[in-house]
Amino acid sequence: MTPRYKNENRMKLINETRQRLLKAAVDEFASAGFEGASINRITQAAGVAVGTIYNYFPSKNELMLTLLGEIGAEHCSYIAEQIRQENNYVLRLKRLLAVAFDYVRANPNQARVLFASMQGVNRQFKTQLSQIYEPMMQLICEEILLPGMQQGVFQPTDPVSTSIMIMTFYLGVGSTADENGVTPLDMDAVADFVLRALGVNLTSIQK
Amino acid sequence: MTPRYKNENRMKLINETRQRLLKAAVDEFASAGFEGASINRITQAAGVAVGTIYNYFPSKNELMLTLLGEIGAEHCSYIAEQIRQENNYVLRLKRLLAVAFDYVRANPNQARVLFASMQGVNRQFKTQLSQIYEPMMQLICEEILLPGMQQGVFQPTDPVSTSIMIMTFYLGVGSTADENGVTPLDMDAVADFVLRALGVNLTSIQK
Amino acid sequence: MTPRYKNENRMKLINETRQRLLKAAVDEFASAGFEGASINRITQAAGVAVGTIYNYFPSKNELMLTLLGEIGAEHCSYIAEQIRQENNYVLRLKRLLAVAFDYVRANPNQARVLFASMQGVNRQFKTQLSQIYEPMMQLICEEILLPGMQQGVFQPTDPVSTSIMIMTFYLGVGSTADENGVTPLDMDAVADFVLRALGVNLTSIQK
Amino acid sequence: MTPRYKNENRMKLINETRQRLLKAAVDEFASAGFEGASINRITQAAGVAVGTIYNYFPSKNELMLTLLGEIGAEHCSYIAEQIRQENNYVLRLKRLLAVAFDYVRANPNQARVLFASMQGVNRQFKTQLSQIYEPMMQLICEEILLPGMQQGVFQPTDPVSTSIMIMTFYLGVGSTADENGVTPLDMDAVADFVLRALGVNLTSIQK
DNA sequence: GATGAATGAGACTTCATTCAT
DNA sequence: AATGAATGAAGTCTCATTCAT
Repeated sequence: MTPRYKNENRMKLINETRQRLLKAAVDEFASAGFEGASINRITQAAGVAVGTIYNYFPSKNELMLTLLGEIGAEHCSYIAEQIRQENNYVLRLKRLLAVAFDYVRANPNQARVLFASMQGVNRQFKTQLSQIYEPMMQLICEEILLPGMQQGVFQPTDPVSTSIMIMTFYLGVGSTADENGVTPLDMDAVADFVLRALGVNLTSIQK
Repeated sequence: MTPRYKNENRMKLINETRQRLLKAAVDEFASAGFEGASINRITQAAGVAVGTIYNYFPSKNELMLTLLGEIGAEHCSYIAEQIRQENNYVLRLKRLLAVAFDYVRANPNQARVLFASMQGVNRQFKTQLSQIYEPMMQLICEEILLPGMQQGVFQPTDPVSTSIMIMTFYLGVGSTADENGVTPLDMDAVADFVLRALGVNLTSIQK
Repeated sequence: MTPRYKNENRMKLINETRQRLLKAAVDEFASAGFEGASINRITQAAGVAVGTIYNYFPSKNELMLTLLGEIGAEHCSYIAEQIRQENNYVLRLKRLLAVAFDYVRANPNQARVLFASMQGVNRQFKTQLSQIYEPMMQLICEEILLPGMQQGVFQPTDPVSTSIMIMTFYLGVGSTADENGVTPLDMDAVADFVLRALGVNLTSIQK
Repeated sequence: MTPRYKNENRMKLINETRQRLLKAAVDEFASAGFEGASINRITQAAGVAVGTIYNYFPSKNELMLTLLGEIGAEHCSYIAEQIRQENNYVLRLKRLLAVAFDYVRANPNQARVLFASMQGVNRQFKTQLSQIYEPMMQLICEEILLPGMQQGVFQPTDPVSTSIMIMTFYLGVGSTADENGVTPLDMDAVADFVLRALGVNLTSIQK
């Protein structure tokens, strides 16, 4: 009686609608902030009726949380993947920063939503993001700083608070980007700044 | 014709009302964000009627801009004053960070409004803040970095982008504070991080 | 061509779904009222898809009318059956009240829907219920009051308006029940009240 | 600075608006029920903008509670006043019923809202009304039934549950009224019914 | 017959702002 | 300058109902 499995085509359409909604939500949140965002505008941009969005997300708040979760996780896993392709810890750190710049340029709206939420006023969103970026913190700590210190390429410091500072810096730099993803900072200058902070002797490595 | 003392008293009352409104606005913006803030709640918290606020600020937007201007300028001049009491450039930088932490602890709501606006989504507020923090950028650049480099205590780098990075870091660290102004970062660790990034030989200075 | 047993099975399932829907509707109407009731919640409680209910009832309004018709008729025929088992007219009346109490206790939600509709604001529902309770009015009038008056156990009064008053009282007492079907009134006190109103000499009958 | 007392004219206008809103709300609740009522329609009927009603009542729910409180109290005090003009307890009871009929005829919408709330589905409204009608219950109990029993004009019964039954009957009869306040019941028949229920020997009093 | 995504009207409520007092 | 009632647009969300599958 009940269709045992959904028609594939139907499933695809539904998923497309969901993606259109998320995309429209990112754009709206990026340009108006969470409180200033309008569900009406989001659905209009996604080309569906107002009510439709509530078939996918139970509330504006949940929409935001879902969105933060999905783009945050995507962001993290992309970074992890990129970094692990590099074995040298100094280069891993440089790549971390490079990827940050790339990401912001490639997805300026996503980045704006992430960064603004991270440094915004809503405690729930901040908590959600801390949890999502937890693996990235661990990555920095355990797959860059700790082994790098053991190898002696980084000066010994408290790895946890150093990770927080790197993350903080990463997000801060990301936040300086304008709506096209362009920042006033030169990537190499940023990398040198951080590497020096970690005690890397820059003259001894080829850039 | 009007007695002077009466005018003075009147002016004082008016100024007090204005301050109460600004204070209430800071609290509201800190807890709800700009878009989420309510003029009704602000006036209620300030103990005046809704209409009264429009005698002082022509709109919610102007209220925010004025507020950012005033607390931003106060913040900057306080920092400048503190820093100039120190002659050693390394200690100037340490004091800059110390003052940042102090400020956030002492004025958590002001700090939240400033940082959230700086990294938020509203272009107008960002522009306003960049202008306001311009003197602080110059301070870092011309009264810390440049003379420090000339003295040889800082490694030579592009002073402008280094100033931006320090500011960015400063704001980022400030943003990690919770509603009581407490951050997960230890101030000394932060100072060491930045000083190393500037090429200061930490072992050669007494902390 | 279609095997009969398959049809039978199908019919049974369909009827079960219908019953589940009606049951869920009673519960929803009882707890939220007609206007506050939600088709979504009803179908969810019944374990079917939203659309399914429209295969059984053309609209929310028709669902209510059908429901009132079915439970009202059931209520009436149950009362009639119980009463006719008694030959003494005084005892018939006592049993009428006893059955009312029993019914409310056994089916608090059905009772709530019936009573709230009867005394509610929707004219269509009131009309529907008057028609449904017409046989009960006739029962009271022709099978209790009139013969009782002829026998001299009830004082002569206008039987029609007395029937209405008894019904009114019956419904009023039912409406005092809480969600568990418990009323603040003692059944014997109620019975005595009504019997005295009908002129029965209570001291002359064994209770 | 603050106007010490409101301009009288202004106060009158504000009160008029409040009364118009309450009147419109009674009419809307009477014709659509609480859940079906529309704030938009109420404000339109009252001739004010939608938002205005929220300057007077914080929510639809509170509007209803206020309304029930005000018209319920008015109803009770009117009844009390009428009844106390009569010294004979039998006549007091007759007047109670007469006043009920009068009230329903004179204020059919108010009565409908009261009765529908009393017997409706919303627990909060029922509780509110029980509290409001508490003085009326006491009136019946202590100023009619108890002294009447002491005088021997009423048969001795439990005065509390008898009061509840009289109230129940009162409300039930009121609920039979149509939108013009006309009921199918004759007032004298109703009075006789209740008086007999209280053991009054009707043949001995001049009606 | 069963499904549930889509619809868009309409629900309540909040909002910044105005203006007569 | 201070008041706060009035405004009506716009907010989020729920709703009964439809219909392609």
